[in-house]
Amino acid sequence: MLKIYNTLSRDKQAFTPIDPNTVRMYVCGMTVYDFCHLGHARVMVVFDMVSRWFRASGYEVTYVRNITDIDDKIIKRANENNETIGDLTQRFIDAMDEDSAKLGIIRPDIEPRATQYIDGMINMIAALIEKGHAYTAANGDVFYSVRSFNDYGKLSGKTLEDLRAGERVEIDTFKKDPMDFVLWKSVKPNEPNWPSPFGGPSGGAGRPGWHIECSVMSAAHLGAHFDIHGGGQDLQFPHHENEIAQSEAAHSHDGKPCQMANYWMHNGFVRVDDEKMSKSLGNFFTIREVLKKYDAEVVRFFILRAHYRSPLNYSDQHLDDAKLALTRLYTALRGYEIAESPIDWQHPQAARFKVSLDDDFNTPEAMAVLFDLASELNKSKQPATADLLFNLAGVLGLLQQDANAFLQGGVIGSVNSVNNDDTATASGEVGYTEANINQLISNRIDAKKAKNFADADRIRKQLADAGIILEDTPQGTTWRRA
RNA sequence: GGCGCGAUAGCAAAGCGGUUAUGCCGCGGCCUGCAAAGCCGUUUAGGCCGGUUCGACUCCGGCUCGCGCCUCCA
Repeated sequence: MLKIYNTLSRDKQAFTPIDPNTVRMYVCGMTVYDFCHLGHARVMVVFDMVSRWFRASGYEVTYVRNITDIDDKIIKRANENNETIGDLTQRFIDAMDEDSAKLGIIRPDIEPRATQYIDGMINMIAALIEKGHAYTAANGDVFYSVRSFNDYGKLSGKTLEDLRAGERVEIDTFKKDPMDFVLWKSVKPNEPNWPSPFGGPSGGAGRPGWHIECSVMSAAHLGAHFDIHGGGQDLQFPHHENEIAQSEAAHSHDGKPCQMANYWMHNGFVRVDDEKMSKSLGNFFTIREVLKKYDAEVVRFFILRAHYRSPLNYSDQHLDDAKLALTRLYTALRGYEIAESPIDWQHPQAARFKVSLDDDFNTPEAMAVLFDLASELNKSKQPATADLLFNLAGVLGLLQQDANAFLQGGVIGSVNSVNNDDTATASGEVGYTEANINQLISNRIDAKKAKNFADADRIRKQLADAGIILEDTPQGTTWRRA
């Protein structure tokens, strides 16, 4: 029985889909005006893992992750760069696709872009106005009236009174209530705009506010009522709270709200020095920056080694640690002919693995099973154990590289990285091609046969200094990168 | 100020009212020409103060500290 911690109820609940054997899931994705950082990587990896586990558990999954391609920051950045909004957003969508592919993320089934749903947004806003949940202000902006929605605050656990008390922004005189939020922004000079029927000084022309897009795109692909809505913890308020207010009011029947999502999932932040990693704090590392130093699978492993709701502190030391841990798993797998095969969930370790993931996606516990299996494999040398390890790890999108490719692959850059022009020399790892290494190994074997251990050790030292570690086994000498 | 989350060994990170988490590092041993890898063993825990209990890291209360949201944010 799969249990999910539901932000809405603040406890773990047994997962029951609306339609049997089907999971409909919506996750708030990226606003594409810059490269993705590690915080974005976490959302992508976490919900990729979630969708993989649902599929491994036998569910059909429709996974929607949106792309915000119109917003203040995008407009500002495009103006700064003197490029069109379309060019800017496409550039960063491409970059995001590259980054996520390297992280082993299976593309969501649907990746809707906000600008393709303007009509739907206008329709939903019109419905909200008609039902008395929204109004056009004197300046032409359309606002959602929070006091018209009784459940406002149910997700974040805040009351309107609390929120008003903590109000820091100066009160917008056009709003009826300081907490009212914008659904439609009337047109401003040099900004993209679409016609609308909402009236006002500029005749309704304008662009959508941020929150409305998710209400519209989720309904367009998953319906008014779906199973899971996810995203980063920082979206809980106001973004998700506002989505609920919009969707549940817009889809209400006879004055009764229609529940938007049954389960709300929020992943924890990535931190740097115990502070949230964010654009505004400027303490972020982009995915591509990190991938210059670490294999993408190390980053994926690092993310999945923590529980998705826990904070995750980023540092080189932690990535180094993750790399060593992953090395242990690949070392165990080295030398086995492994293939994808169905998992026998009756196997005690597979069962443990399942229990862990069924318990609110407890990946750290599932990882412990992987390490226990590696130990078993090191002792028993049973190919079946290697297969199980490989296939269970595959559920998490891990250990799918060839073991030697991982162990011998560039520590620097991802496995797929072709240019090693400046990065290779950056760490002093010059020169050794595979042929060089094999030649030196061969020379060393000759020296060993001649009992010339001084020469043999010198060669080993020479390679070690270049970050290449030799290992003598009964089957011969192998090597890997430190 | 309001609301919420957390505090586990050198580092990272889970479960659990009593039984080895797990990984890295350290130490001892086996293996090895010596190493590495692996194996065996092992040292380091549960912020502080109370309470409940035969027994608490695990439940309850208080305190201290840290973090997050309340403003764009994954």
